[in-house]
Amino acid sequence: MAAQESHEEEVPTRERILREASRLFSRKGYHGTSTREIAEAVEIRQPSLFHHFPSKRDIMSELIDIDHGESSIVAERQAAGKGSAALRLYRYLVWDIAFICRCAYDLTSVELVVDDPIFADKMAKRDALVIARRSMIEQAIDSGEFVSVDADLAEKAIVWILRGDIADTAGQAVPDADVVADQLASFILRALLEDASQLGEIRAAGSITEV
Amino acid sequence: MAAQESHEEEVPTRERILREASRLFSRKGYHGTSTREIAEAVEIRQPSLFHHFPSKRDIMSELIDIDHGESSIVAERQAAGKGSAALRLYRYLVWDIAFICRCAYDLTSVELVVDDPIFADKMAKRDALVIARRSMIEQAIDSGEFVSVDADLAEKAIVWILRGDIADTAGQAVPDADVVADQLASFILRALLEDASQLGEIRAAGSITEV
DNA sequence: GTCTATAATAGGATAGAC
DNA sequence: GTCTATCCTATTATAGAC
Repeated sequence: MAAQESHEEEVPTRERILREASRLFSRKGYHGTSTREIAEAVEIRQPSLFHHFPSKRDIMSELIDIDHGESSIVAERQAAGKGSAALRLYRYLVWDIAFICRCAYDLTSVELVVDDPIFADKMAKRDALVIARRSMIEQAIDSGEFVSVDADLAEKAIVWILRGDIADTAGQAVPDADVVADQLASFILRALLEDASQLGEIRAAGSITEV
Repeated sequence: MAAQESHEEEVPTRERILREASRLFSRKGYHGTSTREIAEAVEIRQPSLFHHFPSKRDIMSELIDIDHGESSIVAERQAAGKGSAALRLYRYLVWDIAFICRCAYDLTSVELVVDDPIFADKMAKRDALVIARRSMIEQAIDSGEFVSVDADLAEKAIVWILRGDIADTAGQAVPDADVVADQLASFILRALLEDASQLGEIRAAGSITEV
């Protein structure tokens, strides 16, 4: 399909820093990872990092932006759409889970710092995502597609599943991203649908527009 | 030495350290929290901490033990039981979620360090929990109570929901712990049951406080 | 763009008075 | 059990050569 990188492909240093930093941040936390460890993983010396990023914080900051960027756009577009809210939620979920699975960075790291005050400036975009997801759930409850659960609690359960999926698969270039995305999205929909037999229809309709 | 605080219950310093440390570790991470910050929250000086705990690591270590202790016992007992596996899974879930909600400490902190190599010695008990949960799911799939999902993926989704619930409610002494426990356990069961109409029976048989 | 050398500071932990 | 004073190491970041 896509043109393969040559066998002696050179990943730019800046890119390698993001990859290795995301991996280390995920295991040991942002504060638990030193710039020396990142540099060692990238196979450069510690001060060389600062040629590519002005500070350690800016490395994490870029990873947060990558995580929040497209997800909130997709969620807001689906939340504002017409027709079955259950289908729109499914479409958003499949897109987001596949994105997480395919990402070259381990975005667990982002989830571990969401409450850290030093990244408080990044919370606005996250709030937008929460609102869009809850809106879709509320629409589906109002239309009778979903059982009348607590919309807040359901939204939280979804976030937690997405977050867990991030922790588990991100940065690994999962080969069957679409299969995992469908399985998890189906798990969530089955928990919410008033009539579980509608899941087949939704899955069929959701994959039609798939990339 | 110090004047007694009227009729208010006096919380021992050691206990206050665990509470404040768990709260700070959850927001800022284990490495992101300094012993000076913990001491400030407890309203003592930094070196006084070391009269109660030999090291900062030992504070976190105790929180991990509190989190893992009873959960694994309950899960293993239910996994080894007889009768409906769906009911046993529900009972374990309700117990664990209510425990998380009622705990005086913010056990999110524990979840944030599970992959940190410096707490690698704490992973054995965690593995026991994973095995017990997956066993219950497999039993329920084999008996036809659950749809034939990927048992690994389902176990992970459950962990993620529990973990999220920890992040969201722990350390807050949630008043309606049993209600939250039933709602979340029901969400999980509905996602897994072959026949969703069986949920009512399971809740009646397994829940302590009906909703 | 990467290196060596180093500045500047924050952090965990100890000693010993009271 | 808590305090003050302090040690020592690890850490982020800068300066300047090549």
